[in-house]
Amino acid sequence: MNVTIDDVAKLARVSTATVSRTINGNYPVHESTKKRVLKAIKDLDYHPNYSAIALATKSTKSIGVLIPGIANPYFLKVTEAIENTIYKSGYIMFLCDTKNDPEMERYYINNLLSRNVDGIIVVEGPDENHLNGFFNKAAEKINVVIINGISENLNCHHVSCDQEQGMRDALDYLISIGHVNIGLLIGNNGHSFRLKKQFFIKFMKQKNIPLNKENIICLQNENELPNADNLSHLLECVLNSKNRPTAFYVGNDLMSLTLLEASKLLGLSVPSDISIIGNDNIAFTEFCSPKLSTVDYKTEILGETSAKLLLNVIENKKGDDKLEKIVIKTEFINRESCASLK
Amino acid sequence: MNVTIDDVAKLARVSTATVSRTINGNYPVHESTKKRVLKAIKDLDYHPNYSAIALATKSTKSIGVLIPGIANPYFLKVTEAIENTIYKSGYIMFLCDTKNDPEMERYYINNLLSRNVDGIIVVEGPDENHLNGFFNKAAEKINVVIINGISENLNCHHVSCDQEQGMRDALDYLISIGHVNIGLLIGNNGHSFRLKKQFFIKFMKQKNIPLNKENIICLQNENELPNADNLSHLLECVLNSKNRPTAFYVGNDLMSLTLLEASKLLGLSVPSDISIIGNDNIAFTEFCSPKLSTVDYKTEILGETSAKLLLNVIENKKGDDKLEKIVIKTEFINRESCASLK
DNA sequence: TTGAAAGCGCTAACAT
DNA sequence: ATGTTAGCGCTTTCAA
Repeated sequence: MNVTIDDVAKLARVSTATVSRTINGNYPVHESTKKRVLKAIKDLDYHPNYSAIALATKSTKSIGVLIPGIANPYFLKVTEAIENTIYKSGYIMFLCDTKNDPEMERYYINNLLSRNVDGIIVVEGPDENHLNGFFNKAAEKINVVIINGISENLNCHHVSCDQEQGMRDALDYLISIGHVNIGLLIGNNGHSFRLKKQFFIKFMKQKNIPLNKENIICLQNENELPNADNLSHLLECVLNSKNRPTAFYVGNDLMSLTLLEASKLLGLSVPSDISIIGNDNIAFTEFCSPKLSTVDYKTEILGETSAKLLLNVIENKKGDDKLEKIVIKTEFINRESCASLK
Repeated sequence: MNVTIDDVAKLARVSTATVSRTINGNYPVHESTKKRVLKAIKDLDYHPNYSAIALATKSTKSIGVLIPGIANPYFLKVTEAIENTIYKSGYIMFLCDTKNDPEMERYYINNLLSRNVDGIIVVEGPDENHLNGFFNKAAEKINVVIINGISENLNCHHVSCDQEQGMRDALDYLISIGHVNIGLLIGNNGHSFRLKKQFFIKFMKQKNIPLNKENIICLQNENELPNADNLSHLLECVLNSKNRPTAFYVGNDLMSLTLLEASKLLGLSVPSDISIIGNDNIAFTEFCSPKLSTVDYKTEILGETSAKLLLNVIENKKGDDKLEKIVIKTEFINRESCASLK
């Protein structure tokens, strides 16, 4: 069997309580006995059993992170930032891939609840569990931080990117270099895309540019690399059309990449035939050709902020129940995928 | 407080044992009482406490996955495949980023041990803990599967790619199209790179090609995207040299990318000035320009095989202690980054 | 400053 | 088929 706190206590000739106290440093222990205990711990190579601690204290020093897909580098940059900040505090992370499926999301949250994680971070994801109150119910039992989800009527802490700001800069830029016939390419799932669509419509109205509904296209699987389905969908419903947009704003960089590939397939050149501005600033955008202009979502700050917020909430749950809503600035990064029409 | 098995038992007018039995289905329970229990569970929205189960059974339905860096898509493709296979069996995964640091590796393994995970998968990583016996010691306490690590004197289960095969095909191809002055670009950490170096030397000897030691270059941070440090190191020690190789075999695709960028910086064109064959077949290689030739490491099969192996071992630990060593085939994929010298 | 002991929520051996 | 109960390994209150 494994070595337990009893073994340590026996070897050090103290009670288990004293061992616990010297480990946790939460009650006074005499220097000399502390030394004996520490030596026993070392001699026996004792490692405390987290399951027992969890049972006794309700704390597991672990959190759950839900992402819609491992294939999208954007989610993983956020995850990386989260990992980098929590491990310093001794926390460890369950990574859960929900595949953008609301039911999987519920499954994992219930699972994590059963596992007594100290908190949960939900990175984007589908709307359903926002709207049906599931997240709010979960938040009654556990600390949850939502990244870029619906924040209205939400009882969870919330960190989001300023979606309008970067997008406005990007669209302003497109217009400033002469584009009028602008398309919007978004995904089917999630709050972010809905926000972008709303803003796009609002923006075009503000600029008095008549909106061509056909210029707004939805891809089914927004978190996938370019593939036959997405490409053919794009080819059919947009790039072949007579009134093809001269520029596209694209809701995430994986889809920018798909659009880039689709253009190549059609023999269209980016940016001279078609300009592209993406979203997220995943690493790839800097190394493809042309380098993609994009809106940087500050993934590192996003992940770090969320993790710090969660840790704060966990360690200070003295019943001060104020909800945090943090907004991160975004930044339009202009690289090589936009050409002037003038 | 949370609802416990006692609450369920009380409501269903049975003992906790009966509740436990109907949940786990490991002992007979009468249909009618089973129904009562199930109803009580539903009515109370009862979720069993994993910490308590873990304490009582030593099983947590969780595994730990160690990777050297979240930034390398190759590791995440493996991770994704692992997740996809374990979640179907009700398992969940701690993701641990060791940053290629042996001490972090030990920290996480000890941590996971304390948490009573049912098994651990180590994806690549540094050599130190192979050589100093740390992994072997860990394997006495828990099931561990190593991916692409040192397999000599190893008491852990082991899944690896056939490193020589794909590389031989690649090098054969380079020679077949006229290259003789071939360089090798590898990373500093890990068994895979050492294997590649050994094989490279052996191969050149077989082909009677004199080996220029300067053609073997090591990058410090092999799991990073192209950055100033790596680029300048490359520029200095290779591409500027008079006797610059006409082709490179590169130990991973992140470094292929770095090499590609470095070439661009020097105004060299790939493949006409310099041919590149990478390793791993990360998604990027298919969408950059030129599309990179590479050796496919079958990440999906690799991850899935490892996960299935681990689950098997976990669920059948009837003391049959035979160590599994599985080798996965690799495949040279020729795309656009090699040019003939003839 | 230290020890004794109850309790965290579950499982499984034993008894019926 | 079901109930009783002794743990699993730790924390923490109460007493000393």
